[in-house]
Amino acid sequence: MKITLKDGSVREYQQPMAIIDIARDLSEGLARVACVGVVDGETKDLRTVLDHDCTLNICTANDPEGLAALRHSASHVMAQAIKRLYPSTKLAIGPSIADGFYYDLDPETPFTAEDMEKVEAEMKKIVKEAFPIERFTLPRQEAIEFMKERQEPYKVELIEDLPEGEEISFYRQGEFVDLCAGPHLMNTKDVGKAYKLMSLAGAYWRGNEKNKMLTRFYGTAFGKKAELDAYITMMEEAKKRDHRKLGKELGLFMMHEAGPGFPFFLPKGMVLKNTLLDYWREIHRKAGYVEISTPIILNRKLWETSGHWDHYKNNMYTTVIDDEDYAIKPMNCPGGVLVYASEPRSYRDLPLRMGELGLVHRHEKSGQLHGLMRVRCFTQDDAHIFMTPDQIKGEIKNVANLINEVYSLFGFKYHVELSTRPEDSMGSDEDWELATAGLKDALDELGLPYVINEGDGAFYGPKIDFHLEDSIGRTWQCGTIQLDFQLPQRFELEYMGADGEKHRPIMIHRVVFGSIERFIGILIEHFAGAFPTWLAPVQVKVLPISEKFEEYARSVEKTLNDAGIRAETDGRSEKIGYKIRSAQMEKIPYMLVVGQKEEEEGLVSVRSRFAGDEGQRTLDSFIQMIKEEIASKTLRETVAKDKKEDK
RNA sequence: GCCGAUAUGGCUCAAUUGGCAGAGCAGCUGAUUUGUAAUCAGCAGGUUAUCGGUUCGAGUCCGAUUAUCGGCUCCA
Repeated sequence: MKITLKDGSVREYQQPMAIIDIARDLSEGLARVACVGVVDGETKDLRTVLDHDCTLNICTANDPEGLAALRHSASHVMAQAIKRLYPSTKLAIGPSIADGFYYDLDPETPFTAEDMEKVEAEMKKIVKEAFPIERFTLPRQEAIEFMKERQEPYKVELIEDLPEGEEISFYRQGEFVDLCAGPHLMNTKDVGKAYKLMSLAGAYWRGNEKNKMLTRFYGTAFGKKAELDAYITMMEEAKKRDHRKLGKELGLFMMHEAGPGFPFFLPKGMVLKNTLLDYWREIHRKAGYVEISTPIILNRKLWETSGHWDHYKNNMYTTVIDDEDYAIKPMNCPGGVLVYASEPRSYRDLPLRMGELGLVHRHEKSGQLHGLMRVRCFTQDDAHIFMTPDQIKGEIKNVANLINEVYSLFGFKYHVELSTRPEDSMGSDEDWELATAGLKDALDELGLPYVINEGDGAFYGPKIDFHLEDSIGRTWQCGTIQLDFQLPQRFELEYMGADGEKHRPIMIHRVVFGSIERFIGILIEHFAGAFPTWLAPVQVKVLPISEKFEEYARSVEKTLNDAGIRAETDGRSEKIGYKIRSAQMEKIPYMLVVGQKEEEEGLVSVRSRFAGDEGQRTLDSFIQMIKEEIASKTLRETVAKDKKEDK
């Protein structure tokens, strides 16, 4: 048997020869995860390819494929440990994931946190026992019987759903056997020591909330102990930038039991929010949008016309006014549509871009609230664009460019998803094809890479979603562009065409920030609370050396505020070091130290969060400098590290 | 909503087996008048989330409720 490696070298092996030995040889002794390879772009278990000639790229724990196999095997070792400790536990599924692995289990009695330690200890034994991990296959019916004998109902269900006629593969390590497609390591000892159980959680069988809730053990594993330690340290560091923690520390927003999911914005958070909204209005004005505002509460009839009363009622707050049903708006679109319909429209008015910073309320289930990221009332930076069919592509490109411009300004990386027609949808096939093609074409022409989410669109049209990451790598949908043929029909919208006939406009729903609240949450984590100067709630802190210079400090503060710069004075009877530390902890961009020298010569000593001491300047030249920085919305890199932040 | 966990001054956390609720920071007062990441002293701050139970006695044990945290599901 000949094996061609990626570098072109060819190895020849005499059969029969142990796969482990071949793997070891191929990888120069690194057999730990070398039993996984990429064959023709597909990750394969060497057990399945080492019986014929092939071209192979050997993977180690440094490769994503190898690491995935390591984690997958770790999940099997974990399941084996749990079966030893609690033999009646039923196995569901246990894959590797981005950060590690999990296994879903159905225990006879619920697991507790203490079980994690026991399981980890048992895993250690299994690794030490060094079981060879063997692959074997069975015909479908035998596989079902086999799992029935072992009393694994979930596995039986999984096999029954696999396509007919294929051999079902299993992996065995010692007394433990699992239905599994692989690939896996060659031996349980290769799992090594760099693994850790992270948490215990509930998860529905097959991800469906109508099914039974299983128990999910999360864990992670790496090739080296140092990598595991680095990962744990990284997660701890990331938690320090959690927007809920920083929001409290920096006095940006708060939550209260009086209104779960309804955020309160504090003075500093309000400055941040308003600054963002000012920026939003400026770019939308330039992009040809007009702004409207529509009521928070509208009557039932409107929501019936829009379809929300039928399709969205579970998430809507309703009320009764003068014996009539009303609902608090969960979306802004019906209001926007009423504005469109309020006067006759001509093709000359189109595209009509109507923006609305609309406060919407949605009843989200209690368990899914999450700081500012997932709330029950939020401001959408909404806009509805009414247009003719031939304007679709151009408008989508405009919006995508606008979103890119905004995200780039903050230095965000994002990914794009295109969601297509869901099963229960409205409208004709042609409409859907036209709309989906329009979105695709626009993305292709822009050269934006995207993944397709089959069947994940809104019931009225396909959509493009823009996703941003939080500090621990969870992604949140922010921007979205949705095409809608439905609302214009339901509200019988029209415009007078050049041909003198009435036509139906097409509508785009779009948001750039998504929700201001969520976007602020992402911003807090992205900047770890150290906002660029243009966004910082307090841009300058004036620090008098002693109380003798407080008067001068106050005059500096007033000059700054008169110049439109957000400044405060720290007049406490403390040493300068204390005031600097305090301003630094508040992550204020600039500190102006003023004492005798400065007062006599009319100067300020500039110290920045970014670079420490920046020397003396006249107040005028400082104002000019900071104003330029604010106007250009510069992202100044922090040079000096805040080493002493923790103590 | 579901599974699991958590809840002690404004914040971060202590409080042996059930036995007098404590510290640091922040705040206030006084002293100090300070030159680039924490000056010293004093004072005040609590129905231990809420409601109920067990007990001579509950922050601690039990039950319910609420909120929060980690997930699942859902979503901006």
